[in-house]
Amino acid sequence: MTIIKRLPGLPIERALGVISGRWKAVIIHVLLRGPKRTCELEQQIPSLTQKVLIQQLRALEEHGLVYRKVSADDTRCVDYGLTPLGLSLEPLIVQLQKWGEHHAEALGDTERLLPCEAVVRPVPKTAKK
Amino acid sequence: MTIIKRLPGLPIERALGVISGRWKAVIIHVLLRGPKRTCELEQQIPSLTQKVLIQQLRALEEHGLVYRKVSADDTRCVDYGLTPLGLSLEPLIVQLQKWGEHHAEALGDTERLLPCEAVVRPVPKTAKK
DNA sequence: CCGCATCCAGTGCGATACTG
DNA sequence: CAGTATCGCACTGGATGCGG
Repeated sequence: MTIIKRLPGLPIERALGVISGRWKAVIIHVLLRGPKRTCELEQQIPSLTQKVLIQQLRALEEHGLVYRKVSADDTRCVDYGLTPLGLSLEPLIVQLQKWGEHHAEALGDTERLLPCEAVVRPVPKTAKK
Repeated sequence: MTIIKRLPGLPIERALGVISGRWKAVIIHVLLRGPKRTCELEQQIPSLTQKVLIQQLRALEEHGLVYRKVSADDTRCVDYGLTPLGLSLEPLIVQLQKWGEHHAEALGDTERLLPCEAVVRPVPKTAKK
């Protein structure tokens, strides 16, 4: 495993490398609203396995966007939140979102657009062609 | 094949889906400096196979970011360029780049940073751990 | 509740060779 | 020059089950 961070030298690719991953953007988006504990994240993004969630969080952590903190009182609880570096992503996230909408409009593909709050994704899964 | 564009409903993911791909960002970055023909692209991004190049271009075309035009005089030449939609990506690209640099600095990882003109990538390949 | 270990399918992309 | 066809590998991420 160990999502080693051999990030590309080109800044653009580096940035993309950090935030691309099936769920990273979504997770960041959720965390922008404040720290969450694992189970909360799981609930807010139903169609996401625990394993993958942790996996993505680890990657984000490794890249310095997310911190992980074990709850002081209950050792079994863990909080995840954005580091300053993670927070600095906000404008980018916003712009990505805007452009995504723009793109959908330009292609007359707006019906499929989901409100960005609808983190709930009904599992597209084997939805191809 | 046929890179069907089952793009996600969430705008952020949609945007990411469109520009993520091993070489897409780089290609767009190059095309921002004006239309190019296939062989030019090949030269400017040495560590990129022709097959993959075409592949990525097709995807971009399918998503409306790139147009493809057969040269009027010489049928064997083809031009690729950004559509208005593709051009509308510029600010995003710029911001991605900036953030990438910011990220590298924050992690004290600047030595590996390449100038964004250095589209030439010496093939990191199996460069892990 | 949190996280890890396995297993496994899909696929992105690189190498190479061939066609018009 | 532009594009296609094949093959192969490595990686991502989904399902499931175990352990602290």
